[in-house]
Amino acid sequence: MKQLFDFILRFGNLNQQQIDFIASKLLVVEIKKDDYFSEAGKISRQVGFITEGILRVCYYNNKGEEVTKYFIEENNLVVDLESFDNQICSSAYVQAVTDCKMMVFERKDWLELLQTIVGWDTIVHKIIARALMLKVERRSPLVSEDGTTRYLKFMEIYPTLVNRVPLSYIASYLGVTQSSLSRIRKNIR
Amino acid sequence: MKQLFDFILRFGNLNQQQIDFIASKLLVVEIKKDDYFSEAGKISRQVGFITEGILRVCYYNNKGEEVTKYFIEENNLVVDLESFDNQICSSAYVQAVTDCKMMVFERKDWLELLQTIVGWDTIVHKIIARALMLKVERRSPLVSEDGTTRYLKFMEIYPTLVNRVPLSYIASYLGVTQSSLSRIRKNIR
DNA sequence: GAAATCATTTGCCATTTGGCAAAAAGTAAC
DNA sequence: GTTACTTTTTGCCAAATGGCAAATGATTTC
Repeated sequence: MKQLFDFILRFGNLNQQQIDFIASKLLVVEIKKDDYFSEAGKISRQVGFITEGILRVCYYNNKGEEVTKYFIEENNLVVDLESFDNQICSSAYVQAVTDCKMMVFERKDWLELLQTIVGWDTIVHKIIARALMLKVERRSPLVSEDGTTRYLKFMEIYPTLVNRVPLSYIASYLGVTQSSLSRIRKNIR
Repeated sequence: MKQLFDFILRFGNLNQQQIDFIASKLLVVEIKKDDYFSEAGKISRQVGFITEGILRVCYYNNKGEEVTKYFIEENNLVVDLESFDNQICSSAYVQAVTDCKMMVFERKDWLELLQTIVGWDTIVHKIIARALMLKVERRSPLVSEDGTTRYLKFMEIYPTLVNRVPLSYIASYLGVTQSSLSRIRKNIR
């Protein structure tokens, strides 16, 4: 709980009453490794916050290959924005890479918070804008680099993930084959 | 002018008085091909809207190569968010790929609008969130594709750009060399 | 702890892409 | 129209990556 509010309060201020009200809407959820937080083809109805564990967002490209779009670490919000905001089917899976502990808002509670708490929308917008910018900043440079450089950058960005995420997920995030990544790792050591 | 408000009003409603007030802050600016709208190392102080022409955002990677991060077309907002919001030096250049006509808000006017017009911040947040999501959606899939597929996707996303943007910019956007892109084009014809 | 299952590494070779330099095509300036 | 300059194409070869399958290593299950 503290983790979540430490996170939120970095983006704006709330008084104790507001914090309590937000807290009253929170659900504690555990997700087992490989289970889904949300799925392609379904409509997203929750906003989550990871207190422990790693999630990833992935989809299947037109060759049927699984592509990992990005990883989400502890102390970050998780929401399939496009689907949640517009109540349309999602095109991506959000999957637990490790066992996860999360705090979750149901959509109706989330909307109530937005209408009730003055300034909540501003905080949320800041959080979301920052998350989206980070995504762009992280993924974009990969395009212009070779496999080895991509992997080195991956380790800079996600230093705590390397040993907790299967090689296959990292490979699909970096856009190289599993065997290439395995060779890249060998060369680096 | 109409173009701009058509764009804005797709994200929320404004009354005539509000529209007039916004309009009163607008400056018309022309930028010549190859000139910069904003530059790395400087602090961004403007929000722009392209009524005619194409811009691109680019930077120099650690090998000194110029990388095009993305293109911005007519009828889109242009702002170096990180720099504009936090008044820190930018790390990217925003450059005119063709001669451009733009409408521009100075930072102080922009902030005044945010404080004065009820609901303006919500509209702005929606515009920005959408633009950021589009960036992620467009750039992210490139990572997992080969050069030819990247180019085909580029043409889908930016059908009107192919003939207005030099090969070298497209190549650096796609993360392939100029000669590779030239060969890719040959193979496709 | 043996068998089954899953993840990673490796070998072999084909394909793609890069690096470099020269040629060709296209543009602009006089 | 000739010259100078820029952009794009091409050839040649080297390096990086992919595809496939087998081998090895790690983990789980009974």
